[in-house]
Amino acid sequence: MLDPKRVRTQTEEIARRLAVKNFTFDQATFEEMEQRRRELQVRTETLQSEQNKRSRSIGKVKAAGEDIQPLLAEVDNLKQQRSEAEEALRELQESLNAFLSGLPNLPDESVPSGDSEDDNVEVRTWGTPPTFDFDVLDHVSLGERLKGLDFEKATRLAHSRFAVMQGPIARLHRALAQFMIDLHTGEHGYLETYVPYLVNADTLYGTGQLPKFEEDLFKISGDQPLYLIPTAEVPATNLVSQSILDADELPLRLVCHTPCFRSEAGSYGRDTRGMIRQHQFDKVELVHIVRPDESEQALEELTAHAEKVLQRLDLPYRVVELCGGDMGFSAARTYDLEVWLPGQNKYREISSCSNARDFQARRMHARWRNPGTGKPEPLHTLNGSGLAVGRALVAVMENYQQADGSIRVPEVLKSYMGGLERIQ
RNA sequence: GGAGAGGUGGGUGAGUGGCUGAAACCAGCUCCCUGCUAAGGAGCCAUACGCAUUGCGCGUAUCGAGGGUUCGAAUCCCUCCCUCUCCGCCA
Repeated sequence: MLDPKRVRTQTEEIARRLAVKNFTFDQATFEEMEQRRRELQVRTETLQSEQNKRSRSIGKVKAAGEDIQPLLAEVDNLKQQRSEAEEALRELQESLNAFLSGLPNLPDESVPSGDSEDDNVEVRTWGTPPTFDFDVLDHVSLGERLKGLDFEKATRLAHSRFAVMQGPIARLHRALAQFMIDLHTGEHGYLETYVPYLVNADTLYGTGQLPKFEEDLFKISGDQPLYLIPTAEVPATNLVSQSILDADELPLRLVCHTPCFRSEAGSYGRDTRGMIRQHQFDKVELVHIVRPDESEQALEELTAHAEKVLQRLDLPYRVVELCGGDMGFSAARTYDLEVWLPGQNKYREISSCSNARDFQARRMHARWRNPGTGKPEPLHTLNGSGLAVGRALVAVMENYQQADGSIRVPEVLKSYMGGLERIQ
């Protein structure tokens, strides 16, 4: 949620910045609602005040033995007006709130404009895409030949866009997650965190998935209205919701390994082959909760931590800064990490690192007590994949493939694979 | 799932209809006293929103959540949520 005060006072500016995200801000509607809200609120509070005043005096008048009938009549009249005003105010505040919570976060001034991923800006590259003196296979062919990946069985068990993994491939998948967690806790100072995989609507509202993107989520049936998490960002970031943190508790750095569930509505026909786009996938997620003046720096650090995973795995990648049109709802700034996939002969997203600034904190009421002002103020939140485990598996399989269809185990994963050198 | 007890400010904890947005204590902050330390004294110390703004401010809402009774609710009634204890069941 944007700061309502700011939306009110800098309306032009807000509209201009949101346009970078290809979002049209309906200024006329907003200003009209805002003006009515003001009138109704003043009227409601005045009536409340009058009624309170009279009610308080009734006790005294009664104690003095005087007639309270005239006061009762006045209060009765006020009550009528008050409840009408209250009702109108409540309705308006609801629509105003819906309007405001539907506004995406402001992109940073530095965010490049553009409509799609084609307009993202390459920031840097690392490593060199490998060359092969044989015809490369993609992870599907490699996995099926090694009897480690089975998409047909998964479809029979569940639906399309699911996978079954077995044997050393399944272990490699697990090894990747373990390696990532160990790296982030051991070298980058993250706190390992385990969270619920089902969350309620408030939690999803807090990080910005609701109310606008419900169709992307899996909602469970049953007594409790719960949703499968689309990313650990949701529960992990919401750990600080509804709270006021002391300055010395910051920054918080959390690492969280969970499955993620996405309906992938609207992506029919995209990446239908293989593990790139699944309804269920594992991800190691990094979350930072920081003081506002440290969030720019935190985004650089978080991105570097995600990059370190690819570097240790010796996987070539590039970093791109997302353009306005490709950014998420809650982000002010986003770096994507794209890993080289020989099977597709291109870079594909494997991590997305975003600074949400105070946008999520406002929605979830996460604050810190600023020693400078003594006041509770919204925190800044950041999140990034460190990394998507399924896609990391794809990248390792394709980049480490050998002419005979076997897969070399990356050096850093050998200890997690019981010393195995090669999957064949 | 069954029985019982509870949910009040950063913490502990008073408060069964108006003088309570909330006693007291602890923690924290400011000042005074003091050679240092320790002790002592005075004051401040919830959040959100609105109005006003030169300045002091004023108002509304909030005592788990929602609804109800009443001129008036932390306090009475209803529903729900959560926590604790015991029993049952269970990975």
